Amino acid sequence: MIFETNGQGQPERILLAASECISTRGYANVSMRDIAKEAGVVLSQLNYYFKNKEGLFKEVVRMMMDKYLREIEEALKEEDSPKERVKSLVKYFRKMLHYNPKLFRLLYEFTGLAIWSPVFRDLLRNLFNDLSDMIEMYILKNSQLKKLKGYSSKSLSRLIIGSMFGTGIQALLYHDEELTEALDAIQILLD
Amino acid sequence: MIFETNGQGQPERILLAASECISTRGYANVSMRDIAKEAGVVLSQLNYYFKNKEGLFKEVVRMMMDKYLREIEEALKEEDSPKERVKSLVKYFRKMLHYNPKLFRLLYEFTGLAIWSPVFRDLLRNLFNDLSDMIEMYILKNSQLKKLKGYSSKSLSRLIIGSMFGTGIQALLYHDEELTEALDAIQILLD
DNA sequence: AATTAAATCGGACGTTTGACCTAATCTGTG
DNA sequence: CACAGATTAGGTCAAACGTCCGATTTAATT
Repeated sequence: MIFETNGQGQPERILLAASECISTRGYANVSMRDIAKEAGVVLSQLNYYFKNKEGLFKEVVRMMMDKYLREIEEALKEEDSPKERVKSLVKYFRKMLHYNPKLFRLLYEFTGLAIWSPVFRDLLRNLFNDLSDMIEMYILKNSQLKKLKGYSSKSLSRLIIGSMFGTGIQALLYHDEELTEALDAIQILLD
Repeated sequence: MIFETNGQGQPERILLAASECISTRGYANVSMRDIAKEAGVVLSQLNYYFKNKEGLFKEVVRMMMDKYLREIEEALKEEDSPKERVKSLVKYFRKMLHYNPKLFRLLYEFTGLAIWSPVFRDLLRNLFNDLSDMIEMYILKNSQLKKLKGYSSKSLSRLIIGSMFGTGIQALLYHDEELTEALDAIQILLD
């Protein structure tokens, strides 16, 4: 299960089913009917609760964002020094790719969607913004130098996010999470 | 235009139109009819030359791979030292994102496709393998140390590719190629 | 018991899709 | 000219899609 299930109301079951479907078969290959069947619910219930397809998936994106932001902040504030925090971040990401790759697949699918749909673009921008701010705050802020080796903390945070995203998709492509050990090298940035 | 047009045969026009459509409207939002119209060709011609949708897009992927590999190798062998070559690679990538973002969008779309389709997965794996080999060969091979700072050249090449891919998608999402200046920081890896 | 609102259901609607297919026309080469 | 390959025109087909609607059931309120 990608998300922990607190409530067992009908809307929650549908949201769970939707994220499950997308993350295992891909957004393009999933229909409203598939989701309804997965949720054990009749098709029209999806429109009843979420109006339309876009409305449904907007909610799924929000769930995904919450989970990412919560877990990553948790990983970051577990340590004290910038270097340890990067290590913790990388460790979280690698674990996630290993134990819950569906969560990353969800991110990739919706990011792809965001390229073409203004609605999802706004949502995904918020996610990346929040992640960037978090990395700046926890890793790069109280660093002795405002600029590390001549690069702004904004640039460095974007590079760290990009590294995780880019190695993540490679790991997915090869079904080989070992590949993400490449991420350990990102610590060099803080040497 | 994404690709330079040498021949003006019917198959080439179709391939061009296909890549144009996908890179401007997204794979999910493009039909065979759209491509035919864009190419100024009748629908049945698409099946005549490429059998089916998958066959057509396989060829588009091959075109894309060729272009990436050719251009990147060109950028790499323009310089001599590892550090200069990384700089050249980053410079190429940023230019591409600025002047030909469609090419990157193509890469993103097909990578997303590759997650779910074995056919495209094989193709994309080859692309990433070739890129990785190229970076190892031109940047990390003749480096004085077999392992740089304890990391294998395989890991480092995957990290470099991942950084480019991951910052590229962010730049796309924000319509802001300035964001890719973050990539300059990747040179720190070779300090 | 009567009334109202929410929830659930089954089915239909109109559209689009990829894949075929046939017949007619064009084009260049032998 | 004749012929074969290329191209166009148009249509058909079954399947899948998102959306919508009327009817029915369930729950809550009066």
